[in-house]
Amino acid sequence: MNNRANLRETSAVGPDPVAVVPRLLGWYDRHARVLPWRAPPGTAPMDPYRVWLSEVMLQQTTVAAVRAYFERFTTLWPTVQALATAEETQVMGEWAGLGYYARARNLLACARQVAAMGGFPDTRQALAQLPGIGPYTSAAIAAIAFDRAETVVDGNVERVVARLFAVDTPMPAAKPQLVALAATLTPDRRPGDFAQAMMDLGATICTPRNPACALCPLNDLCRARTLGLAAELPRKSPKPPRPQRRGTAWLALDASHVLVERRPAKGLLGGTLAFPSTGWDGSEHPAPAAGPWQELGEVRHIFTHFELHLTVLAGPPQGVSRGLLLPRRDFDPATLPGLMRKVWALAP
DNA sequence: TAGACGTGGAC
DNA sequence: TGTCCAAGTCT
Repeated sequence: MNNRANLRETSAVGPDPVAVVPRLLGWYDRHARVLPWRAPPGTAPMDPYRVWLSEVMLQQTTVAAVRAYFERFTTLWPTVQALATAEETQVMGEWAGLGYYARARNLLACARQVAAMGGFPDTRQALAQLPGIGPYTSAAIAAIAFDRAETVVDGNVERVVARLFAVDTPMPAAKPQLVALAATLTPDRRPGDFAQAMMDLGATICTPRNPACALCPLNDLCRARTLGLAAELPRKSPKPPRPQRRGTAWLALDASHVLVERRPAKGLLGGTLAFPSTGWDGSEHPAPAAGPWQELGEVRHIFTHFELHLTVLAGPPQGVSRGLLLPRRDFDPATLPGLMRKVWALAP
């Protein structure tokens, strides 16, 4: 990745960082959203554990969805040392419903490494070696928790920069160019606040649809706005259609027990608790119990890359050939991923 | 490297 | 209902 070359590629004339940085920080001082994992603007950073935990939870996930999970995790495990001692099944259960479950397994693996190291490393490069921490999260933790002048680029920053510099290249091809342009803005002072200000601006003002340019502190510096292109950028290539898949799930239960299983650690819903089912790609699995089975209905669930229709069958938990027969008082549907909660909702 | 990987809210 | 998309990472 040659930032200089990427800079040369853009024909856009960008705004002067000398103008952008104080304007954006001034706006952030007045309008920063209050969040449980955020230190107020201009104050000492939040502890690295909370910064890390929130950044992992926020990967491809909305602030609204994360709040309750963040409160629950920090109550159960106030420090990275405490989290490091947790059981994986408990962490998976507490993560249930948040999605992208590889994050939960990486979270625990990362906590254990960090605890063994005696604490979080304080550079982007060292942070990026840890499980579940990639280019975005390593830069975010380094900037926000350790006051390092790293360039933090998430989807918000990509959008803000694409508009500020009127980058016309479609995503995702424009990414290297946007990173290089973002780097021209990163300040040496208050880099953490600057990163959060860019993201807040993207989340609240410079939104994907109907950007509120009239309220934007950078509106007179924004090349896309000058060109009347703000809402058009960044350009995106069209997405392929979502295929349909189907399968069957079995709800084997009576008044006292329910049959569940732990899904394989890797792959879709990896490591989560589930009801036994067929594969969802056409592969057949035998019923997990003797039956007889009665059809309860169908569950429809949209994943990122396919749409699933699951036929749900109910029957007695007798002649069980696979899974784990759980006493109903030990079964908490809140520890199920979203799809399986829908299946459970059909239970008699 | 492009595809796999969840979920729920907004429009 | 359909489509987009939200503080990405891993392989």
